[in-house]
Amino acid sequence: MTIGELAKKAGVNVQTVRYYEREALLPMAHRWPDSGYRDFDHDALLRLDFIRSAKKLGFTLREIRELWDMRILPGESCAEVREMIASKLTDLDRRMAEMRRLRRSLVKLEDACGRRSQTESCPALWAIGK
Amino acid sequence: MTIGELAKKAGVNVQTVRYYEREALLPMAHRWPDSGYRDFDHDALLRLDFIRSAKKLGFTLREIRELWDMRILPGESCAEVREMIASKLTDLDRRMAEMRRLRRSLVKLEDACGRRSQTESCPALWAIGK
DNA sequence: TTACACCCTATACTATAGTATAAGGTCAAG
DNA sequence: CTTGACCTTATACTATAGTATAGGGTGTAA
Repeated sequence: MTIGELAKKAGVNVQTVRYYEREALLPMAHRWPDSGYRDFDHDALLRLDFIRSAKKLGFTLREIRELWDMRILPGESCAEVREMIASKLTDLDRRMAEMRRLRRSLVKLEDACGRRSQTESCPALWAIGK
Repeated sequence: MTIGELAKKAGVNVQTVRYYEREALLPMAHRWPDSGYRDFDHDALLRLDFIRSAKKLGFTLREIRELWDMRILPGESCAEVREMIASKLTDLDRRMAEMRRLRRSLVKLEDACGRRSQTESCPALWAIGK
């Protein structure tokens, strides 16, 4: 498979494939001896799918690389993986709590706007600077 | 007030103050004629507080600049401000829903790890690549 | 007077996740 | 044999929100 075919199948940009290879998210691709063109097999596609799935799960590229490195180690990698998942969960809960707080503040601001008098300028803006 | 004094009071870096001025989040500061040193008044501190508050509310620097520009316009800016708040709220709700989905997936992964047999390698990792 | 803390500008660098471009080589169809 | 689509590398650029550094000037205290 050429890089263009792979990229099309995986739904990413060719530059992105090269970028992933540079960043060690994909192994160095085999090359055709004459042209120097990269040659990919089905595994590369699976790996790109893995990357996409993990990205959807909120992992950064660095974390995805680490996850994969664990994956290719034998059995007891599970503990580390669970640790990473747990830390992602903690992180997520923190961010969600922050967002709920933020949401309440924004609703309050919106509300302040609704109750403003004709003469005063936007109360939300003044409320922000508190 | 020198830039260092202002930065200290506002709890930011001096470079950050210069950066904000460059990015028009702060007005161009007055200068001492001889030294060329910036000279800030209390308003600058209020403005930095405004920036910090708005940042906490999830606004980007660009949005904060826009909010401020609305603020210095007369009365009817309220509609635009409310629009910005509403769009932030929509955005927030979308992100929160996404996070809840993500959370469910992560818990499922964690769970898969808990139920693995001694012989197989980490099931969470294989589950990611689906 | 000299030391030191502070100020100035301009430029480069950080992280993240790519995208775009220049300059050149390859391959297949017509 | 030429055209066009594709490939190669290296480098630069995008956005966001700053931080760091080089090279120089200023202000104050002992």
